[in-house]
Amino acid sequence: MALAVTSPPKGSRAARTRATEDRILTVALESFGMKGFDSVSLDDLAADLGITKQAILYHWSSKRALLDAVIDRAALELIIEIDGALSEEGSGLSRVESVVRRIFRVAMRRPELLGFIREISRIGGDASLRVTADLDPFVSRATAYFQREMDEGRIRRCDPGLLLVSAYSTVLGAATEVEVLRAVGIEPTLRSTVVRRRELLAFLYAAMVAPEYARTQALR
Amino acid sequence: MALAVTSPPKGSRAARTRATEDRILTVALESFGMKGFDSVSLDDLAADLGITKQAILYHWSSKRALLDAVIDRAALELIIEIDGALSEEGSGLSRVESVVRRIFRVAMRRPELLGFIREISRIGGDASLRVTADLDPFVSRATAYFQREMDEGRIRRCDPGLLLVSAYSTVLGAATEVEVLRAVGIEPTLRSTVVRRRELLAFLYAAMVAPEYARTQALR
DNA sequence: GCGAATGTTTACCACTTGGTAAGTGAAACG
DNA sequence: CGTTTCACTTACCAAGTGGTAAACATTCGC
Repeated sequence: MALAVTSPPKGSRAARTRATEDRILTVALESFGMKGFDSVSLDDLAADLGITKQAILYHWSSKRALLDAVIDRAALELIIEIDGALSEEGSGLSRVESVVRRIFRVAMRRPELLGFIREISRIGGDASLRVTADLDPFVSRATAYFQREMDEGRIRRCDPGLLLVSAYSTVLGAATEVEVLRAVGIEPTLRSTVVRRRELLAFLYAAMVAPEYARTQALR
Repeated sequence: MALAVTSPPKGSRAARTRATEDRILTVALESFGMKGFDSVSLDDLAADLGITKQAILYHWSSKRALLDAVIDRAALELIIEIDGALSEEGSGLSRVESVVRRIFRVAMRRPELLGFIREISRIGGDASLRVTADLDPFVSRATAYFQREMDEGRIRRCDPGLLLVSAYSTVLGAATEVEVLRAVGIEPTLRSTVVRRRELLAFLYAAMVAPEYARTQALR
């Protein structure tokens, strides 16, 4: 029971380095996602971590190299958070609903994660290519799922890629655009989030579901 | 006919200062919107303009003051671009369609404008308050419009503010998230944009229109 | 035409930026 | 137990940051 508590921490040296790099990546993801890559200096990061910036540069040779590592980390976490919902059982839009619920959960608990993805999109160039490549398996699964649902008449037939983009930006927007919500007079409280999610699900449901299928369902 | 052509330009002194400030605001809006506020230094701006950074600081006392001016400019331009569509005649969703068309037009021709709004949202604090205040009349008109349409049964009844957010983020996302589009295998060519806009309109139409109203319209 | 207001530049400053080089203390290893 | 490897720090650096002060040129009011 009585394990290490003080500053020289537990575990082998390799384990400790892994832990340090983990801490750096976590704090970097949070800062980059909330404030933007250029707005966060290595000194800022180091100060948050209680180390020196050279310690960061020991693990990654440059700020840019750190960014790449953070990208991989962010993509991994995003996939972990969301991908499971795609594997769940359930027909029709129930899986869409669980994906939306998960994204909302991420937006509430880890806003920096979605903010970071958006930041990377804006940076463009190699960074975008990297996150695109990292998320490719997830995107493939999602479009394949849409395609299948369309073939079986449960989702309105359209370009699955475009549908994914529409759904993505709708959910991401409703989940993250706090300032816009304020602009229309909605304070992002927990209660309003529940309402918002319900409204959004209705919005998505109406937009995606095939009319004929909706009618049969309504008759149940 | 033979008017001024060379460097000491035309117009009164007041007119020339106005023109200079105009140029600065234009370039600043473009740079801030595309690269982010912190990623653009006053020297960068000045270099783009062919002047020195102190010339900028003569017109605005600090970079932050310049940002405020750019915010006002961006809000003004956005309102000019879009607000007219709300005043147009036409019942039901035809006005929504014209708003969407205008936003798409803005997204294609002036991506920096939408990017800037998003950047400001992320900066938060006073900047967000300012853009929120600037856009408030527009938001009021839009929500009032939704409310009216709901009362008359042409739009599915729901919280007009949330509907506006959903529509806003959907359109903004589909119009600007170029990297995401690439991720799902859609190159943002002109042709694909037309397709995308059509798909998005179908998406929005399906999401917003009241089912009963859609049925009556379909019988026409 | 002349002094004053105005717009812009040159010169400069304190501070921050990402990054390098060399040193240090402790764990790992023979 | 010594020495070597590793994780990290202290000490720097050149380039860039937003911002100030003063010199300079142009145009306006008279």
